[in-house]
Amino acid sequence: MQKNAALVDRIPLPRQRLPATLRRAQIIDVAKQLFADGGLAAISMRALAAKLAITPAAIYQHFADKEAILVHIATAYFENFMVALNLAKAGPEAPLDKFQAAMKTAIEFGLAHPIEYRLVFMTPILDGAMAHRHRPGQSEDIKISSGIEAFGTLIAAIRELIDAGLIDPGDPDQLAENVWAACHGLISLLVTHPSFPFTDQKRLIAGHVRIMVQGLGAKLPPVLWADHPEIP
Amino acid sequence: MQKNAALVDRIPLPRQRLPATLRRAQIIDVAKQLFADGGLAAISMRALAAKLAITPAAIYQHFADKEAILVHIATAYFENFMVALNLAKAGPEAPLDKFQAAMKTAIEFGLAHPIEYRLVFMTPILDGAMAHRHRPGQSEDIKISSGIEAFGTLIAAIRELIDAGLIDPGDPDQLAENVWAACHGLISLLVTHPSFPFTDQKRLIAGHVRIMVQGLGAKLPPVLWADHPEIP
DNA sequence: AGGCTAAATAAACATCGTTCAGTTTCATTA
DNA sequence: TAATGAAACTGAACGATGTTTATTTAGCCT
Repeated sequence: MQKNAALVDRIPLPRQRLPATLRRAQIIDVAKQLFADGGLAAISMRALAAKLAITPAAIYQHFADKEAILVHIATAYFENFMVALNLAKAGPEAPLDKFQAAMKTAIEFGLAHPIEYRLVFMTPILDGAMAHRHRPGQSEDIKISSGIEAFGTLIAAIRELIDAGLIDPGDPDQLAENVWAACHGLISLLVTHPSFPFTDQKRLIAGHVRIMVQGLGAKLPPVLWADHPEIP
Repeated sequence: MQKNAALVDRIPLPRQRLPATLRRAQIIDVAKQLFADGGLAAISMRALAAKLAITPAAIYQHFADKEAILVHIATAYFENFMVALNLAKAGPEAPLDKFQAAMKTAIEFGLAHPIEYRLVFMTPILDGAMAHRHRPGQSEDIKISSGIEAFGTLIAAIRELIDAGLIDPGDPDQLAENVWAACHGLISLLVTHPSFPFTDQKRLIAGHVRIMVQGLGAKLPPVLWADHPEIP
């Protein structure tokens, strides 16, 4: 229990005023906590304030509104997502393996953090922020640059695969969107319908990756998932 | 304007009491109206009551809660969805063409009714109801049977394709989930991020279908979408 | 005509996000 | 050290939400 003690727990129970920077950090920290436990519905300004031993109105000195808090949670998640992705790609050597590993961990990461995933990808909150794809000029106001970066990485990876002749030629931008959509579909389906009797999740993910890669035109070795030899 | 006059408009402005059956119909009718206009947020019991010239509490005589109303809207959408799907499959002869047509119209139907789609597939509301996949005994309490039917059709179609040797062998249940997820991903991405600069939507859809089918192992004629000859 | 059932009301409760005017704390000056 | 002034916070309210309860009333059947 309470491994990785939250920031709020380290603070010496100040009881009263805090400098804005600390209070801000504290707020998003508690918000994350509430969010991870009870989902989006569990974050209410009042519950947040109560847990902070503060008046609800006080929060508005640090954040414009509830959505601003959610955006902060979302971007933090996004950055963790990128880290996981880069870590996954660091493993394999072959470009195609790199690609598949990235897809796999992307899906798994999403499933491992369903509530955050729901917030980031299934809520229109970040929509406005994501629109800056091809003009990343001063879009630092909202640090969604990680998202742009993630998607840009995907495009680049696909372009490389095409150039190397490993998959069919095509528009990398569009193909990236296709791949993104396919991964997103599996995650979001599993996330929003947890009581639907889906088939085995590991095979589902592996199959999804395989369909995607084969769909892009890659010539696959007959069986990639050696840990599931029972598959025809 | 007001083609297909809504049920509520036909009723002679009753001003007062209505038999339960009519009132029920009227309620879901107005709810659909509100929903289609302003989205989920636009349906409030109070707004609903106001538009019905009724007290909010009166609605609770006909529906247990707000969710019950949403479920009714969702199932109605589901049934329309099935109609569109069957219509699409009625066209082509070849099994593979049938399959692709179904995927294409499924995606297009979703994009054509973004708000309803969001409600049905991106909200956990129907989750409990969808869990009855393999035991459709007396699940008539919630008429989500259309959903089961739709998914069952998808499974059957894939099984036929496998048996005919048109795609790679595999577990039809799992493959159906993969296909479903992929389609859902594209729809939901486009729906929840309307301001993201996606590439051309028609090509995106066509490409998605192609990737799916090719990913399942189908040997495709080099170019299927004759109306987009510019694609490599 | 009278009575019973069922539809609808009135009024409240518990929430929610948010705003605003005022109060307190704290660090930095004079 | 004492005053000042900005910054953090409070208290109280507004409007909106979903929902419940007790009560009234309209309309069909006998």
